[in-house]
Amino acid sequence: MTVAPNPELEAPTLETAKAEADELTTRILELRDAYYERNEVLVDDAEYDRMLRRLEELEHAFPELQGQDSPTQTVGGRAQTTLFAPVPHAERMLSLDNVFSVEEFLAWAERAERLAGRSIGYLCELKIDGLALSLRYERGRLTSAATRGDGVVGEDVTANVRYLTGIPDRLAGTGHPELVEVRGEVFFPLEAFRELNERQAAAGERVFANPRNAASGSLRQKEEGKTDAALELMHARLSRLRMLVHGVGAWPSPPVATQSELYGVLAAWGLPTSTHVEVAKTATRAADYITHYGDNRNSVEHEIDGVVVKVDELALHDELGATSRAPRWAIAFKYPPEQVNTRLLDIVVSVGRTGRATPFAVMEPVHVAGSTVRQATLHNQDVVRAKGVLIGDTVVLRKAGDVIPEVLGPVVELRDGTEREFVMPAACPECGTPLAPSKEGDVDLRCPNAKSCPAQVRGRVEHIGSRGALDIEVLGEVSAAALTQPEVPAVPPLVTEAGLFSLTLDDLLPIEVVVRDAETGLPKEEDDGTVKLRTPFQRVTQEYPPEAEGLDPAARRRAGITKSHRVVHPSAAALKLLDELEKAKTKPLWRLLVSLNIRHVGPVAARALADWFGSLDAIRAASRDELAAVDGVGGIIADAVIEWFLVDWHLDIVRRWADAGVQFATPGHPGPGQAGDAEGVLAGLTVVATGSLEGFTRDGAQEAIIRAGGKAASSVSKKTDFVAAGPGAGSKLQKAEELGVRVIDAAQFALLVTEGPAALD
DNA sequence: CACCCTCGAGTTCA
DNA sequence: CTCGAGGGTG
Repeated sequence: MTVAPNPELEAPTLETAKAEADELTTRILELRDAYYERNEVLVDDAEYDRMLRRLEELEHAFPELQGQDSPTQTVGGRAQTTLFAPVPHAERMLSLDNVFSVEEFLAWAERAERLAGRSIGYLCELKIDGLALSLRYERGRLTSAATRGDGVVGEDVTANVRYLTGIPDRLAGTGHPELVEVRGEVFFPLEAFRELNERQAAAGERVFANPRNAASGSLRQKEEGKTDAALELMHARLSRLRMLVHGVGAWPSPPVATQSELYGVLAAWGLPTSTHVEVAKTATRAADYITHYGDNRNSVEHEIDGVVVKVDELALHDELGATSRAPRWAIAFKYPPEQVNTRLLDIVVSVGRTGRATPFAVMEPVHVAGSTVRQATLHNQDVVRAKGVLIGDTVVLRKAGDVIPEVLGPVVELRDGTEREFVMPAACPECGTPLAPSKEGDVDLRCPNAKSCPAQVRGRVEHIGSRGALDIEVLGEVSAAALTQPEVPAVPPLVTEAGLFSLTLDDLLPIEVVVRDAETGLPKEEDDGTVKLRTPFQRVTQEYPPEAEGLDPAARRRAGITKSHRVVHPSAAALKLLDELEKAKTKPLWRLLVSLNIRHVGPVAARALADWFGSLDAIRAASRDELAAVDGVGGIIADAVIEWFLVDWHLDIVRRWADAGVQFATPGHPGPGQAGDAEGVLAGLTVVATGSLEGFTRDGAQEAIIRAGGKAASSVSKKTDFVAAGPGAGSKLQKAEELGVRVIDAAQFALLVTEGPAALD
């Protein structure tokens, strides 16, 4: 990665400024060319804007650098003349200046208010990540539709635009102007985009990197030379596109005083306007709008890359005027990009607790949507092939649902020939056992060495400690690794999970683990070149012998006690772990079942089995049919349970845990199938909890639902009776609103689980 | 047998 | 959170 010279530290001379400006100009024009001619995004928006701004800065400092054809003086790219006919816009389509922080936005507003000489009302709307389009209506009839092009001349896409849903051929109402250009944004709704890509992938066609590319690609399709079937497909695709309008051109004096009223006129004409538009009385309120949608970016049906804030009063638009490139009465606030480019350094294979070998991407650390990402899963070798990424590629990275990093694909243009293909290893990277599919024809490869593959043992031990299983504090990734793969002693305290509940302080104290660098994952070294080690379960202090207790330094010297000596104590973590293990021995049966790592048996299936049978012995004694008769358990899970009990070392786990005092039975359970049906205020009701509910932890909310006799589901469907949503609720809340499921807040939820649904009204 | 609803598994970072 | 796949229902 190259670091740009910091302008604050180094004042450029005319000469260095010219060199830098030339380089920036070349690069920006290249990028524009790629974007507008080939519909490709080589760098993310923020990077592009940074380059453009730096060029502006330089031109500001050295006006002599600013030529006629500087990218700062032109908008967008050249109109594409090869494919679509050029259409001149009656009024120029300007782009907007950008700000990247609330501070910058407020500074912009302050300047506008100073120029206006009074306070201003602002119209706030979402900046759709789509394609700018201008619709030309003459006496109410749609005569042409054009892309932005270079702002002066666009491309004629009228024929395609007629297939879009929601764009009237003839405006509603009367009294339309002789000529008006309606400006807006065309986009692929996220849902439709996902479906489109699924179909493209299924048909072996290339998938689109993002909805904007899909929108642009769809609008630029040509009818010529297509078969009837292909034509139908093209029209179907166009009909999935949507447009939202947000302005007019070539209409000198609209009969309204504000931008918001103008939107009312457009809506009355039957044009689609956004439902997310708000008028803010002050700049601070506008800033609230910006932060609100920054936190809820994915609550909208289309991708948004920011917010556009416009001065609401139209009279002020003329007063504030425009630069050659952008109006002064509007500003675009850009959110940090959700998609960035970074380098794919390597593809490494990890082995999980079930033995599945999963390739993941190791990348140059990069900031995306609020955090630094260096890894992302690639699922399996088919996915690696489907994405077409090579080691060494520059790849497009995004956060799916704003959380999970996902590699979208390579930037093929930036390859230099040194990239190499990923080859799935034939053997387990941790234990060397040859990998094989568990079933004939399975894509996933597994390490068959379940009993002693270090990765699998570590994974299983970690799983036992996880919240969905025995919920043992301290026993997480780090401790699990320390117990199963320490540097010292040579024979680890845990060879399998069978010994977990027989661990003693003497087992824990000697453990030494390798200290690894957080960034590289490589072992750290001491100054003398040896590997740096740490003792997680012991704490060493320097102490004087007991007889020196209470003596001051001079007295100690007189008594001849000069040296302190090392005393080894158990660390807090060691004591906590043993205490937690002790408590875990009597946790509910379903938690123990989950801890056994039986395939397909997670918290829900385990609860069903535990409630029905009441003890592990009863489950073990049950036949396949008896198991499958339990609600929520079918043939496959029944088989998995039966097969699990046929393996010697599995039985060894049960035996040794029981010997150590683990209770594999629900006290007072009357026997298989004898427990009565769940009763309680929520009997027969399904409730989903999402977001952070005040007064409940995530698991606590689930627990409360079950304790009240209700069903705690993990996703929202028609069968859901209530969705309890707190701050931070995402797609589930949206789904609930779509399906018309009743949504309640934390306070109502607390009432619901104690008093029942009747208490809500 | 074809759906829809769920669950389980893998996964990232502060 | 998303994916694939099991379970159950019409």
